[in-house]
Amino acid sequence: MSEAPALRANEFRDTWCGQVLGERVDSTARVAGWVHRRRDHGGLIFIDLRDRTGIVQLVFHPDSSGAAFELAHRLRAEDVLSASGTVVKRSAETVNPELPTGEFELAVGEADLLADAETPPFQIEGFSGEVGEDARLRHRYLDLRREPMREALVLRHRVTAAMREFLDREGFLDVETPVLTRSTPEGARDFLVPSRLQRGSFYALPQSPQLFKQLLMVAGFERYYQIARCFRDEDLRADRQPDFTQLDIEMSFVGVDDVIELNERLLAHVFERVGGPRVELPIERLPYDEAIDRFGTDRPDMRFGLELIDLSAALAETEFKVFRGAIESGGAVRGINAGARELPRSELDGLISRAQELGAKGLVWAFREGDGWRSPTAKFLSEGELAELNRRLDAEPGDLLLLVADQRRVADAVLGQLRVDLAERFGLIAPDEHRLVWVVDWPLLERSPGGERWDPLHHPFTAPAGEFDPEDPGGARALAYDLVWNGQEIGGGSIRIHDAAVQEKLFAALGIDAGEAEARFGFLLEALRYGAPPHGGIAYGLDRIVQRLAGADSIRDVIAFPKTASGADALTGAPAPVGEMQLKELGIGLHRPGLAGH
RNA sequence: GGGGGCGUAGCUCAGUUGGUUAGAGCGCCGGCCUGUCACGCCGGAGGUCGCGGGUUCGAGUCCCGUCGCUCCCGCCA
Repeated sequence: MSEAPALRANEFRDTWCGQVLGERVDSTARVAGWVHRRRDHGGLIFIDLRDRTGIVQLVFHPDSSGAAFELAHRLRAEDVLSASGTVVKRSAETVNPELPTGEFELAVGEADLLADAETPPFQIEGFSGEVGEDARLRHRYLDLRREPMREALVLRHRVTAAMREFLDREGFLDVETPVLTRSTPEGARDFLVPSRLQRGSFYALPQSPQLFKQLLMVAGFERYYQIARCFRDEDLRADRQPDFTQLDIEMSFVGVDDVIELNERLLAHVFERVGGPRVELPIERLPYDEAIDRFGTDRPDMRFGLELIDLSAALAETEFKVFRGAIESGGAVRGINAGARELPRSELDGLISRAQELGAKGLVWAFREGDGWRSPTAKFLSEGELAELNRRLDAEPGDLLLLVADQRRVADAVLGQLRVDLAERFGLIAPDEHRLVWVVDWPLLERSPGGERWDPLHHPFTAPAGEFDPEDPGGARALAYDLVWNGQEIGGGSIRIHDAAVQEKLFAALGIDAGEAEARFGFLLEALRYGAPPHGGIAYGLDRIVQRLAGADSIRDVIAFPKTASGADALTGAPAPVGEMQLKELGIGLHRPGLAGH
């Protein structure tokens, strides 16, 4: 918890509940807070009073507390109380070692009820079970009183405070960028805001401050950061919210190594400040191609093995149609050795379903037995092939082997995810182990899902490594880097294009013609012509970082007022219909099911 | 857009093969209690089994639909 400064005394209190400690013994103190718990013994009443800093025990005696004793009898959970009295050191038998203030208590002489509380819909404390998230979100202000949420938000504050502290020291300026901005429909769907002054036109909420921070570099600010709210109108996940927070950083006159070096020190500083995992510097760098080859994904979890092995070469002559078909159509057979595991048939079937859910046509499972396999697939493979597969997979007798035959992209994605599932299933991940890795040397472009055009892997402002050759867009590498923490992407960035001509070439390669580029990104291209310094930066998912540091299952647990999985705010009811007048002012008509015909 | 899970008291949950009056813990209300700290003891209230329809002599339980929450796939430059 962040240290609470000494309070300036007023009519409500002169100290925090958590600071009723030794130096105050025998002197008077006044505290204010919420009734955490009441223990009414008839002739003696204990009240645990809680504020943000902790809990202190109040004692009410019938003879010394006067009117306050009667009040204490009527107090209920979550009533708001101000109480004054003498700080007393407890006798040895009555010390509560569970409480930081447990050696002391406040013998109350006088107390004021500042507000009474209805019975909360769920217990704030003293209940060992988990409260359902639905109830927590509907009464978030009560959920935030509970210790896990209080600690999560304090941690979040400490993380951002440490970030600001470091960046300020390194000469970064915190500059705000607009929330009402222009839609540039690539990537995620935009949230749109209708303009009243210009009917029929819309603002978009920013998916990131990307273009503005580049303009700030052109403007000569050189080092910028912002803890920026970003918006993406896509479906939610445990680690995705429609509005979320980035730590956004941009620097001028830098290359990849400069950005990475600064960010490694930033992370080490933040983690050190908040008691996060120790960061060994420098953080390992893994080329993109190697990440895909070994882990099947561009965000590898490096805390365990189970690496992917390419088996295509061992099956060049195979008669087995599934494998042969995949290889002949340009795909591959890839496999994982999951080690000596015994799994019931039902779980093996579950793995097959999971593989299919992930896009594979099927999954071959096998246990090495003797020189061959115990597997439904064994009969389709020759002895020589089985022996060679065992050799390449480094399989010992009893090892569970999982193979996928498909296009590389599919086989990698499926096995890359199964690898993570298996590590969890088999408990291969130590609870306190953490692995950070930079994924570097990204391809600049990739084929779009339909294959008809080129899409940026990162974004269209990412600088190519070396000269960009429009004849070979697929061969270009990007000066881009992603930071991956235990298999989750927590940040990504790049060196940007600072030359308008190069940027135009890239737009062309992406199928954006000159007219369209001018219409949508003319302001950027123009800015780049006025003397843009080489620059680059990074953006972190702040919610994800805090989630990991807090050990939370969902980013909702580190956001004060998050949305539910359907994008709703359970507390306020947003999104909600608006009145006819509001719509009319905006020039918006609605298609209403039931009103509109058919 | 697709798939899985869940929905029973204020909260967390149990509820057998479809069968009498739907239970527990916590919380809540009343009473007793001067050293408790998840105080204790005694008593009590509290239910549209998410909603709608169907099957059945009979539905919390089975079927269909729908709503909400949640996880995953797609999507997230």
